Amino acid sequence: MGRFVTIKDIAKKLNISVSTVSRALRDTYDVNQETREKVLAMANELNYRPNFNATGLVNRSSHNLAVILPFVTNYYFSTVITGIQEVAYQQDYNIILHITNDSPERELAIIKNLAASNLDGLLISVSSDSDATAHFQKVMDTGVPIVFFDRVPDTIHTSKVMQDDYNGAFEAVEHLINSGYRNIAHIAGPEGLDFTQKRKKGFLDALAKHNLPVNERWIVHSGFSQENGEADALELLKQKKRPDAIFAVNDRKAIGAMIALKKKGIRIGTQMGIIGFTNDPVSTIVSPTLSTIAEPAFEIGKRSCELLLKHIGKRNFIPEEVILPGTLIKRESTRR
Amino acid sequence: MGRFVTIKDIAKKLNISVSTVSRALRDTYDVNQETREKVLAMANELNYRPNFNATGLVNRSSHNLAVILPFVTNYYFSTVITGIQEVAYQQDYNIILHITNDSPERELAIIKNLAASNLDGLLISVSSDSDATAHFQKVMDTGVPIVFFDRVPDTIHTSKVMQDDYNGAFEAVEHLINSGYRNIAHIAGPEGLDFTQKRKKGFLDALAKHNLPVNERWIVHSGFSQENGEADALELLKQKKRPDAIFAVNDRKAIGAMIALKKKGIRIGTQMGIIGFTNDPVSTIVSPTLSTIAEPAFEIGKRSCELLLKHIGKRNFIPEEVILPGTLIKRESTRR
DNA sequence: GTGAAAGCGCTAACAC
DNA sequence: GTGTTAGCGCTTTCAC
Repeated sequence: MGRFVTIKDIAKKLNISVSTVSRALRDTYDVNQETREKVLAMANELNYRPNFNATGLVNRSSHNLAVILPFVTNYYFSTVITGIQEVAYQQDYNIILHITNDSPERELAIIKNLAASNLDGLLISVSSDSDATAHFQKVMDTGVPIVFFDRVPDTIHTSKVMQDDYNGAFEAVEHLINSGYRNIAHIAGPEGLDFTQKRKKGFLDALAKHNLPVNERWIVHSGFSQENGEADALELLKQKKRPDAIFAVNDRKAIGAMIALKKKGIRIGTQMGIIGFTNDPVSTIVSPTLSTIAEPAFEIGKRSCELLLKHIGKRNFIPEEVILPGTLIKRESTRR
Repeated sequence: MGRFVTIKDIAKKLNISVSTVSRALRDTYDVNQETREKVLAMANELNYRPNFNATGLVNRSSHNLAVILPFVTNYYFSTVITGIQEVAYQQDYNIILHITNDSPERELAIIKNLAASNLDGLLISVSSDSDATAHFQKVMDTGVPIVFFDRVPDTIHTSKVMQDDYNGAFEAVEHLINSGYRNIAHIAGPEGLDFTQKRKKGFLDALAKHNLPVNERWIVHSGFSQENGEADALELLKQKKRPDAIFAVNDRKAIGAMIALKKKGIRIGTQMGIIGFTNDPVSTIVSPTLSTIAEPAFEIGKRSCELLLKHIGKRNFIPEEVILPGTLIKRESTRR
């Protein structure tokens, strides 16, 4: 087992004390310029790497950030991670990745087993059905900061980063209206989730603004998958009075709905408009291409991580809630 | 800053020594059954969590695994990660995620800055253009094991996990031939990559087996993106003698090719067959649906991680090369 | 400006 | 079966 080079090795080689080496390496305190250069040169020559276990032990910090989220296998989350990683990388922080599979039990288990002592902070997007948030609060109480993104619990006082669900939804529905659709249905997400409510509210308010009626039966709640979207659309088609457009809570469900419509021989766009939310790359691949609200996923990752780093840096950093706007993207699925 | 509970705290409360606590906690050596239970109970009560920095310092181990790969924003890699995470989670290992953006420079920088002392092992899928592998060897020389997956360098002697690129490609092309296509082109990946070569070889051998001619101009190399696929297909269409089917190195490029064909008014399937590789979920969403070879991405993640854990467990574990078979999935794009 | 020494939380001889 | 002690690699008083 090749032992790693330590500051002791450097000290010995240079015939100076470890404390001087330590000081020189960290570029702090007053160390003789010449000594510092010698140390740096030797460190470089020996390919010295600080042992984070040791520094962590002393400083009570590890340069590790945990990221806890439901999935990585979709466009949104994988892009958020890429954004997080981008700033973490710049600042020399490690990302420790935990995947909950959207299971509250797994989420709880992960948090419980978390070696908080080994972490400088957490970035979390909560599971769909998780309404308990006490475990998060406990972690924060031990002094480890958390920043939530996308799926945020409103009971916890800390920084949060999300897209502007309300306005995005509003804009999507208004686009539908401006395109000439009048009977607009909503394929929604799981009812308990905060952003499901926000998008629904945006939907309702857009209808209200344009004096369009709300048909309660045209609002269908279910999960986030394509299959859910397909089933929801079928549900809508069963009704006597059919809508002429659908606002889906996300692109996956919108695409599921498109599949259902195609099966039923309904022409997307001309006969029934569809708009999604996310701007998943598949929305340009499906036919017709899918109109949607682009979420700033990468930016959300970056901002979350930046905020977390601020919390870590300042003990009493005042929590911020960042809401990033989405962008309406018009494609074929809303062309009559 | 809430200090964490340490074994010292437990010892003090129970009026015993830290070493007894340590032994009881680790369920090793002979500790009095009664003492052990008392310790466990107290640990539980105080919500004790081991400090990994401390254990890591002593044991020279951290229970951290680094995963280094080009992207997380695609189906294949995000699924591999999920597989890795699955076994890591079971065994109480952390995943430290590094994303290279497929840049050899970034890959090198990550490896160089790696605090190897903080890692028990690495899981790596190399960057496209990375032909230098000395940096990997250096890490291994320090005693930290590496397992490569998917994109593996053949110069390094260690465990590797990959799909059966050769046979998958062979099967894909044979399926094309069996479906009645005779003039088969190949949209390939970057030339330097090992699996690009393997898939190409499978392509060539399938043609040879069926006595079909190889047209060098029908083999186009470029990157992995959808745009690359589109451009490659356009390239093929320019030629006097056009192929009647395309085997694409992956689904992304296949879909790019489909887009190109559609633009040119060529009917996919009847006029030109297309088959991809991966079984990205989009392959069922595109129209027509895309035939492909399903890669066992999740399984690849699991097996890689299992192998790495074996390397970590046994100093002199003999490297294994695992090759997992793909599965032919017939869909509309190869129906004449 | 530099060195000696204590200590972060834990494990592993070594005593008894 | 349990306690004492040294030490993992590093930072940080406290001397000088």
